[in-house]
Amino acid sequence: MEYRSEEEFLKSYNPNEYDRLSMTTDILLFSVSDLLQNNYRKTSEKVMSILLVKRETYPFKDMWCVPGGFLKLDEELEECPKRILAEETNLHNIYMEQLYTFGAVKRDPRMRIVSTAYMALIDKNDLKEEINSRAKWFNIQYDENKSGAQLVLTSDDDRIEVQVKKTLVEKTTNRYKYEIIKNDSIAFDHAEVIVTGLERLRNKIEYTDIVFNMMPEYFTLGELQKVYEVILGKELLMPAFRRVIADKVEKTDKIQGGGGHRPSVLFKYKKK
Amino acid sequence: MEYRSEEEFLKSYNPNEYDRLSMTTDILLFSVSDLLQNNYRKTSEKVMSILLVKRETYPFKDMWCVPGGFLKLDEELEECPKRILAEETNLHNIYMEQLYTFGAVKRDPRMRIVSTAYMALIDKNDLKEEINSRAKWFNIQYDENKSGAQLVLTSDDDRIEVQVKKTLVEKTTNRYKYEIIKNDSIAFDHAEVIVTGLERLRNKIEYTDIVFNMMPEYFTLGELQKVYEVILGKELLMPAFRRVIADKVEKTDKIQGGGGHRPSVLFKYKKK
DNA sequence: CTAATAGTGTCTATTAGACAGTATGTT
DNA sequence: AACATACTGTCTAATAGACACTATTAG
Repeated sequence: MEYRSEEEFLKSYNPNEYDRLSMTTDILLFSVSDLLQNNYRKTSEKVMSILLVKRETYPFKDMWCVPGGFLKLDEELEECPKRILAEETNLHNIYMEQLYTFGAVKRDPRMRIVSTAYMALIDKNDLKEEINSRAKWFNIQYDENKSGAQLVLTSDDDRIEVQVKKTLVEKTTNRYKYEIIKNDSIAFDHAEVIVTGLERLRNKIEYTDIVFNMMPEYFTLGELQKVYEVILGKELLMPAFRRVIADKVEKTDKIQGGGGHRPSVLFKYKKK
Repeated sequence: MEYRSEEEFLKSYNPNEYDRLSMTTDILLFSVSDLLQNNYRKTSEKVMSILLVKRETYPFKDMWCVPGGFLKLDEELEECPKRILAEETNLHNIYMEQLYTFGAVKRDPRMRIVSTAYMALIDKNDLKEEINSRAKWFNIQYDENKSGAQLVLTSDDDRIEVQVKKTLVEKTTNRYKYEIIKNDSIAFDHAEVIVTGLERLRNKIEYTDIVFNMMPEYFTLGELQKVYEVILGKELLMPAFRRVIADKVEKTDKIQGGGGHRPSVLFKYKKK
């Protein structure tokens, strides 16, 4: 059939001409929180944490997953994760970036659903926002080993353990395939999504200022270093660390005392 | 309604419960090709090039776009760009990575279509593969300036010029919004997709070995440097360049002569 | 010989790693 | 006083930038 103009074509267009499917967006909400400490003098250790939601309905009933939901036809793609996160946590205007689009045919047992995952970051003050009763914060422990990695998520009374096998699939850019070889409690492909997010964050902290989205307005350099360390999974040397971040932060006239030791100057993120 | 098991739930599941839309994948196929030179002694200059396809039907009839097509319900997401590229170019087993998912509500005038863009790279030998008659290689000239960037795509008898306004939308990770302020010949949001791909490639060449996907098996270090230069849009110093790539390449016993000057040793990519 | 690129040597400047040393709060 | 962290100084090692120099071919 021939059309004389785009308008004419669009008027007679049949939207069922091509396969149709549903899309969702899933949100990895990461933060770094303080572990309780028994020694009043020691500064509290830090852990990464992630918000998970317990599924109330099939499929994967009673398992844990990352917050997510269906994209509406009249909703901009990036608005979808924002809306869902606001529904679950009451958080607005927080850092968010598109992570990856997962589209395996069998990733959802109901039907074909492609999902675009987003990564969101908040600082530990935002952590106190009221969250949906089905949602819970889990501490993350992510250790890489020779054959893959182990992901352990813990909450007060829940412990989720996932074994991941990493296979190098592309040598020039070091791209890995993650196969989940043990997982009883995480729904869909969300274990893979979480691992993808953790690795992205670990990479990006090295060459961007992304970490400041996980920091409160005022922070000490000691805290900042601890956040780097917990995300990178390794310890850093203080003088080298301070040299590198020196031009990203700005000294303030505020001071944080109270620990049984020399008080620390509070810094701010410098936007230059 | 209550279900006793996941099977029972799935049996009565109605796939129309949520909004349904179509998905496409678009492929940025980049390469670096030689410009013709009149001086027999000078080595040929290089340019980046991209494969575009002329649209034969509405919408955007007669405009140029990146190769793409609809995702089938039973097709893995990454298989879709591979299939489409094979249809258009007869290329198989080439480097491809997921770039970004574009999902603006109005990006396609027909209906809601979300598209996942992939970036593919080939070396200049693959460039000679037979391509679909609607497809054509365009040379890329991409210059950034204070307020944005200019993208000029040229082929034998076609010249496409796009003005892009870049606005910093996120300071910690230097994320920009690209607004196309002048474009008469590129369909859909593909100008934005191309710019996103160019910037991704420019970033990734710095911290990965991605460039070797654009090189033939044997190459001289001079050629390799020229490819870096054309992608980065700046000149590099030879000794520094050679130091940096020294442990990524492997000397062979082959030699390339024929230019009116000292012949050059051919190298291979070293996978370590 | 000449134009043009190939390839090396080296000096300097900058950045990163390591560790020692000093400073100062709370209990 | 002592613990624990805050913060600085400095020596060394590694990496990056700049430029000068030598080598080698086709015509």
